[in-house]
Amino acid sequence: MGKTAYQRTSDDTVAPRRDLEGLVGYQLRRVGAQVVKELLRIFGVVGLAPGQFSILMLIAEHPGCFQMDLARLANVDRSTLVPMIERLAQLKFIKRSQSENDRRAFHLQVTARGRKAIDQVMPDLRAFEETLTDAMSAREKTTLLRSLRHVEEALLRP
Amino acid sequence: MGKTAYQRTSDDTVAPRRDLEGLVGYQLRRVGAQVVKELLRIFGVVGLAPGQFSILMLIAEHPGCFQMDLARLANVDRSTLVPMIERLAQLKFIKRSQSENDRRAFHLQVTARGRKAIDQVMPDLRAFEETLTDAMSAREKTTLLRSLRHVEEALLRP
DNA sequence: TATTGTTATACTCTATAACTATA
DNA sequence: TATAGTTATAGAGTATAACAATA
Repeated sequence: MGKTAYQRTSDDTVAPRRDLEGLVGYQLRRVGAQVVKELLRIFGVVGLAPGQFSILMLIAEHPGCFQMDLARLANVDRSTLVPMIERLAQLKFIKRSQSENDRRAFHLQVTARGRKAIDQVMPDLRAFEETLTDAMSAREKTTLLRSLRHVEEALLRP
Repeated sequence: MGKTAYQRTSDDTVAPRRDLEGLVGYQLRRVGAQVVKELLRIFGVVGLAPGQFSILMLIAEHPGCFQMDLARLANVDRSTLVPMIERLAQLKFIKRSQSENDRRAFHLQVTARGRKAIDQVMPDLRAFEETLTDAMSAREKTTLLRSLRHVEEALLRP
């Protein structure tokens, strides 16, 4: 295979080899974007978008955490969290309580109502999961999850 | 394992099991979002965002296609494509030529300038790829790509 | 009537920079 | 000086609905 990866088709146009199919990063973006559309539908039932639900789960896993903790855990800027936290608080899925040690910060916790929303959505999330993986063996699924973890670690490495 | 997946921590707050880690769809969204950030940097060198580059590649792979073809190939609404196509035309990475059979539609083709942009970006894209997969064996990488294809097929199934 | 592409509009996710209050 | 959170702003990607031109 030569150095130029394209076949000339006319004076000003070219056709490349279809060589993006073998790129993990590129495919992850494509698949991730399609997944988001389904998650929008699933989480929409309780009034949340995928990112908002993701933050709700992080708070549930780290009760009493601060927004700065979430920024680190989700690897997003702290300003990105403001409208998400606001939305969750508006729906009363979380509660904020001012820290006694540091009056700039607020402890975050999932409320009973927030837990209900999670419980309500989880069956659909699991059903979606089965749709995604029903052509895979249990072993293939385990391997996929391990590979995704490897990729995520590589992305977070400085 | 009982039916309730949570341990009560106080009157109004709960802590769930960390059971999203085993969900392929959820992890794909997380990883996909992180990948996009890197792709923004990589494609930004030639003035494109990840979605715009993705459409440029599709046009390169399907010279002469119409916007409706791209909507089907990328699985997005036709209105989503309008600003992307406009951006690519603005940078002279593609050219539009009115179809002689159907004067509503425009054939799309990548220009020499567009090809240069692709060539310029590809080495960085491949380097990013190696970062993502350097903790994987060749076999694991192949398996991951196959799994992603399975997932994508499941997502596009009606 | 149906289709191609556009416009208007809206929402989510992301960021940077500047700000307030507090440490 | 540094940090927690907010505000203002911007860009990207997604959609729905209504429209014009054409089939």
